[in-house]
Amino acid sequence: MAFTLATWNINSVRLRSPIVQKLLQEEGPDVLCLQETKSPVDKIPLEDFAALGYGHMVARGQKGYNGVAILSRLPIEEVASEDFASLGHARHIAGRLENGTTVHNFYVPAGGDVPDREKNEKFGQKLDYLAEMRDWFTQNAPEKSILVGDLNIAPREDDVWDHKKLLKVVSHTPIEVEKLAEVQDSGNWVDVTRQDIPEGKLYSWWSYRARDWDAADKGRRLDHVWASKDISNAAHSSRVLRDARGWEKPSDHAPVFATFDL
DNA sequence: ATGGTTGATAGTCAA
Repeated sequence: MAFTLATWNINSVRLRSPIVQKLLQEEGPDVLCLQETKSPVDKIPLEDFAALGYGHMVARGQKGYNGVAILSRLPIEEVASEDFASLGHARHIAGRLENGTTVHNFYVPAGGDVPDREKNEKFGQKLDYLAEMRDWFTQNAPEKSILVGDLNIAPREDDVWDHKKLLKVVSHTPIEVEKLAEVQDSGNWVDVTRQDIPEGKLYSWWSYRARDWDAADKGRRLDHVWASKDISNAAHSSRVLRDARGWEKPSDHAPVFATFDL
């Protein structure tokens, strides 16, 4: 069975239900992982999505902030939901498809503005969150698993518009890149997006604050698709749907896709 | 060095 998966930080699933529907109709991923739904689970407009064939969902939510959901046209069963760093935030959910594939959907803390845990509690929480992800995947070695989400870190030089200018900017600091690498190593995860697109600048997020996001193109690759080693050779056709950043009332993130022959 | 925009929600906080 081949299935296509997409991950998208939607920045309010209720406000942006119209463009979620547009994505489902035009691109037809089998599984869509959303982050920053900013909604209690019972207020996610699932009926809008069910009408398009996406009647299955596992989700965690809270009022106003955070929130993760996996929409699927295939049956999916919840298998985990961890509160890493004990923040009391809805930032992780994992589901399993009937073919045995596990999908982890993460919204890693953004970390605030100052990359120093002494001066900025949020930065420390981000590093702690990553350390607990690492420890969890050390204890729970992933098999036949996919990890996606807004990891809020752009690890490579060509994942940002200017490596040198961003070295002290939260999302691209060396300590964050190191912590993310530890998570990746702990689960033997393969970066599927960069397996498929090994060369060149690649972004999934552009700030709302730019006058012209497209022309300035000051992007970062914050959204990721990883696969456990045992299924990494089944992955292909990765892409970022940059067009979606220019849709009506857009999210500041674009969806990232991958297809798996499993 | 600073401000730029957006969303949830009702004065700010978070991104």
